[in-house]
Amino acid sequence: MAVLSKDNGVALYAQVRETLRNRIVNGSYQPGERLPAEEALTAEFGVSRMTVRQGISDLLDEGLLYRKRGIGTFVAQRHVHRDHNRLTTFFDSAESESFEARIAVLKQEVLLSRHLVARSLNILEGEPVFHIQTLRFADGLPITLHDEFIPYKLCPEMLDHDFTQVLSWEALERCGFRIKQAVQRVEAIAADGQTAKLLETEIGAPLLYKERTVVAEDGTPLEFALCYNRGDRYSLTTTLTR
Amino acid sequence: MAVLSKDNGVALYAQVRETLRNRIVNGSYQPGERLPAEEALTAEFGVSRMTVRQGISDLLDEGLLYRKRGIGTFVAQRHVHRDHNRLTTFFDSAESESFEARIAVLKQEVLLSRHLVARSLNILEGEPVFHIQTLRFADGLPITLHDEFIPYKLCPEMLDHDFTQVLSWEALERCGFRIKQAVQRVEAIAADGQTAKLLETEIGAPLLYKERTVVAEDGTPLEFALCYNRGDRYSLTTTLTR
DNA sequence: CTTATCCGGTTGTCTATACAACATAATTTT
DNA sequence: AAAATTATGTTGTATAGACAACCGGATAAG
Repeated sequence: MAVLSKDNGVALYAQVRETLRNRIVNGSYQPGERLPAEEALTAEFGVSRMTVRQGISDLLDEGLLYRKRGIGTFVAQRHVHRDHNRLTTFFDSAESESFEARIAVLKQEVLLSRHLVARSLNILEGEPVFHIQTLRFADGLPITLHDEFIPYKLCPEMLDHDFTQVLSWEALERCGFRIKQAVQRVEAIAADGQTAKLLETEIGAPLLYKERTVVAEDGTPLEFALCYNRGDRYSLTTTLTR
Repeated sequence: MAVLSKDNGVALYAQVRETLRNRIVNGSYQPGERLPAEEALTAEFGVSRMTVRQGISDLLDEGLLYRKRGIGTFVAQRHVHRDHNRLTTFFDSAESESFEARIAVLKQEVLLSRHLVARSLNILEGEPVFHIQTLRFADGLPITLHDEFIPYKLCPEMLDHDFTQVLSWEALERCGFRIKQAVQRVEAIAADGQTAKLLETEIGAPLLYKERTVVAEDGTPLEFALCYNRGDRYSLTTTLTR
């Protein structure tokens, strides 16, 4: 029997969601098993059916549950249900994949945008942008050369930041922007001389090249980045849905 | 003034959603503009507030709209709002990116699974699997070498398929499986002799290597695939969310 | 003038209820 | 025995209303 707290500031549907999530991850509800019907959950939690549905809805999106109309709600098999399409920082991944992260700042400057950068940031050619070039190390080995562009007008105080510790995103959030999503395109390219040297690899070595545009809640482009990742040390996982 | 049809089989909230979507794409609602409040939409469409909310909710997920509590619902800037995390077939992408698609079947056999394949499909080592190896051409040029593995027991009638025309997914759906999502991991590797020859490129050329596991609604792995994509002719776009 | 309070508008959460659509199993009819 | 019908349980859609939380601006108090 579950007890929900009425006044701890957490919405009831969120409490329902987390209670169900716990039961799934700790095995009270086994993969493939049918959950109690909405009516039963309604009775158990002492909330209305719509509230139960709202809680379940989130778990459906996560792929932890699936439903069959007229049949029931079921726990999905363990195999996948991970959402790999979350926007994370280099330090975040370092923590979840447990490697030691270090960032070296190679360049930190203001320059005038052109072609690709201007177009991606949806600004006029010639508008000033920050350019931050960093080299990123995992467990002491270089894995990514990172070129990042941010419109100057968005966040002028960006200049006095130590980008070895504070990421540009935090700076952007301090300027009042809420980062919402990013679109990135990856392809495989061969390392040129300059890049190979920085990444301590051979000319022609395969690199995972990534272009990423980060946008705010309202769709304004906040950042455009080019990443050259060492192919032998970097992989990218995504989840696709039908 | 919008008129919703009560009995055309389309849910009211879906009609609300599509009506709003149209107004956004055709510019009746401009980027950045505030939508009429839920109350107003309720009145206009002649449906209840929860129905309006359900319709809006989908557009929020798509990033077409965003909300600020206490303020309103707004149209996002045009820039991004495309969901690139949809599971599509080779022929689907051919249509949307308008290139001519052709598939050559190199191998079509049943073999015994081991290591990576067995683990990815969540079956025992030694269980039989279909192996379908294809070479895929865009506008006549080879771009992808595709190795695909499907547990034999899922769909024995898979043997008599012409995989130049019918994709394995259609076969799986005919066997009653509903493909739900896929997890894929990409990295950049160098082409070996065999692969280089098939893809008509040089040994050592950068390839975008992709491992993909496709799972059904209930989380059962249906297919595991290895794709070797020519780096200079293939790129992959994904959308990440905070 | 500045600060504090109030007010109206908006989205967020929640309730209680009703009927539709669908799937399975049991029952009845043929 | 087979087919059609009915019954029952489940999720899907929709309603009408209520109050909470939040924001911004207007108003009042200092």
